[in-house]
Amino acid sequence: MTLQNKITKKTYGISELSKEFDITTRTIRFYEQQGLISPTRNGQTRIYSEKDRVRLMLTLRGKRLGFSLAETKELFDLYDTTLEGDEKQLNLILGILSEKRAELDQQLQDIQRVQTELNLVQDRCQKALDEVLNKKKSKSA
Amino acid sequence: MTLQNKITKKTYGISELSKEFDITTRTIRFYEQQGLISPTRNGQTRIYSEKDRVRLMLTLRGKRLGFSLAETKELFDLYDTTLEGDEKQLNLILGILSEKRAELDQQLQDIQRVQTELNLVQDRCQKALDEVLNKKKSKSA
DNA sequence: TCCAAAGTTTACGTTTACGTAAAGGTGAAA
DNA sequence: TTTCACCTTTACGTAAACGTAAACTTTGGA
Repeated sequence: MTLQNKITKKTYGISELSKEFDITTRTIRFYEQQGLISPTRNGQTRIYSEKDRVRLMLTLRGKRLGFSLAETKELFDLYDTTLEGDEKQLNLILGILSEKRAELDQQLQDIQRVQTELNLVQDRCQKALDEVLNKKKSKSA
Repeated sequence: MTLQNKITKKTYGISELSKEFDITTRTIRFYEQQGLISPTRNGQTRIYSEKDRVRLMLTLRGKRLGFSLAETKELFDLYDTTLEGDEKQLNLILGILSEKRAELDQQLQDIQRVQTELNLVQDRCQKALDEVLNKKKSKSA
């Protein structure tokens, strides 16, 4: 790494990113092919900007939330066109945003419910375990 | 529906469930094939119990949270063996439960971040829209 | 100068979660 | 009795998200 790079590092290599996010280079190239990131080139080698890195991060976050790559790309595209959009475009975007918001609210509910269920299972499991241990104890006593 | 059914309804037909959850019968049969539900039969026709219905609900909830069918089945199986498990089994279950808990916590963080991002996009979008409308206004004035 | 590491493209393979059609059984109503 | 709606099994098809292998170029070191 050059000194210049240490100071004003703005670009990344493909394996660098793959290590940072623990994904394969294949995955990164696939995301590019799907239009999620747009690295420039140095010769034939891909150069990733900070924007690419952020988008990669957002894509992975979206995945954890069950967003498809197409959905994530849609959001990226909408974001990109926000500044140049006309009235119809902008209203469309606002609509989609409220849809996403509703999805997220649903997910929050889901998570809360699953968490309480996990609590029940854990209690049940802990009690069963306690019983087993008690039996052991009384045997050894 | 018979009177008896109205009072102590404990079973469901496949299309009844498919309508309630807005999924196809194919999906329900597929979940059975994957071991997620175990309806009894009346002749060759499937009869679903309340337990089946609940599991179907939980399966769909899991899907919304990005759980694979295999993962959901694993949780079901763990739950079923909780009452008869030995010490190792129970500790295994407790471990997996804490893993799931960690995943859910991660998801909560993800959701919060995406929500704040949606807020930013929405603001940006709203401002752009206001500008468009202001231009219209000044033109018509 | 020559090799190994890392990059590239192309393309076929794989898993998950169903869709979709084909071909047939079943019971109630007309 | 025939028709219709609903049920069944079997089985091939499909979209998404990569995995994996082949074959090739480029480049920084020994």
